[in-house]
Amino acid sequence: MVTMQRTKFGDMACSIARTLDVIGEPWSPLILRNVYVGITRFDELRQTLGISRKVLAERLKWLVENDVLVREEYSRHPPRFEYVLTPKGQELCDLLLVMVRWGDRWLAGETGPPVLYRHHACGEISHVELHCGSCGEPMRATDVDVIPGPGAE
Amino acid sequence: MVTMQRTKFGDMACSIARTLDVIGEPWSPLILRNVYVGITRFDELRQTLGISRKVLAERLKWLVENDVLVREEYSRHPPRFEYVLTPKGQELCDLLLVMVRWGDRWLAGETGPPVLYRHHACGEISHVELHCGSCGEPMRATDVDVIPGPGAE
DNA sequence: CCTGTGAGTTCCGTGAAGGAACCCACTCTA
DNA sequence: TAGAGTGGGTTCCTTCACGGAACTCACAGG
Repeated sequence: MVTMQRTKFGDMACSIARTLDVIGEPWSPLILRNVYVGITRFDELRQTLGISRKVLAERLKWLVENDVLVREEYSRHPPRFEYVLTPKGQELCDLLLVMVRWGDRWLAGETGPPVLYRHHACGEISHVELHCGSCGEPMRATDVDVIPGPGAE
Repeated sequence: MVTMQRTKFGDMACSIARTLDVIGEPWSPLILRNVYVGITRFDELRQTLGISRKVLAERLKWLVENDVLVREEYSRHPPRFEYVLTPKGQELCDLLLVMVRWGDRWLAGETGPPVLYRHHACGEISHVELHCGSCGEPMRATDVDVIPGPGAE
């Protein structure tokens, strides 16, 4: 078992806290981002991120334990490995798109966004918006009421 | 000025890294969540989160410096303060909804989600889905091509 | 045989997290 | 008017995780 941050959030009755328990430490989303764009090997990750070997090894082990990544051998003789997104990890990348959107809007400055995203369906350079899974209309944080669910404490 | 984690991400040409520079440390999203649901005072935050006064004070100062929260005096004599979301902070709460969605799907277990969200527009208990800002169709991490933008290094 | 490379592990010093104690302005109650 | 209580912090201290450098190991190529 790997330990992460000081205070463990996994036991809180809160999906945000539980999500943070998996990727709430600042390197993990960047690791995920790089794996998502095809940077999947240990040394590639280390060089592109500027992370220390030690911390990278810890994070990768944690993400594998939590079923976000899988470690796959792509060459025996010599033994070489890469890290691949699981379905659970793929869906986490959606979170990255929302982080990108916020960062582009509020932190990009005059030079504009460093990376653009072209939507396969329409071919346009675009960004994500949040819609309701039920009615399809826009659904922002200001558009909802928060009520206790079955897993409340 | 408050300093945050060891490695600063703000200078990277990456909107994810820049966003993480603001809220990439694990307590910040939980603080934001609580302010979002109306827990806005220092001691309320401290008690509900179980965070130390020291770290809470640091995080709040950081979030205020980064224009995510504002510190407002709601009573002079005695002097009392609350923390309120800015527009920039409101939009960050959208990120929380996406974290909730992922946590509900992958980490909630048999008891089900601890919190439910009712969409004002349709009145249904629902969740967010990501759609394209251009064509309105679903837009997931697997539905886009990543290409360099004007702010690339 | 020597060098190089991918993929880590080990060791060590510093700084942030977490906790406890302390502080200050102010109010309430006896 | 003395004493207790409360909100909103600050200071101090310990411990643990981060970041960096050095080391390891399996293998390949020249």
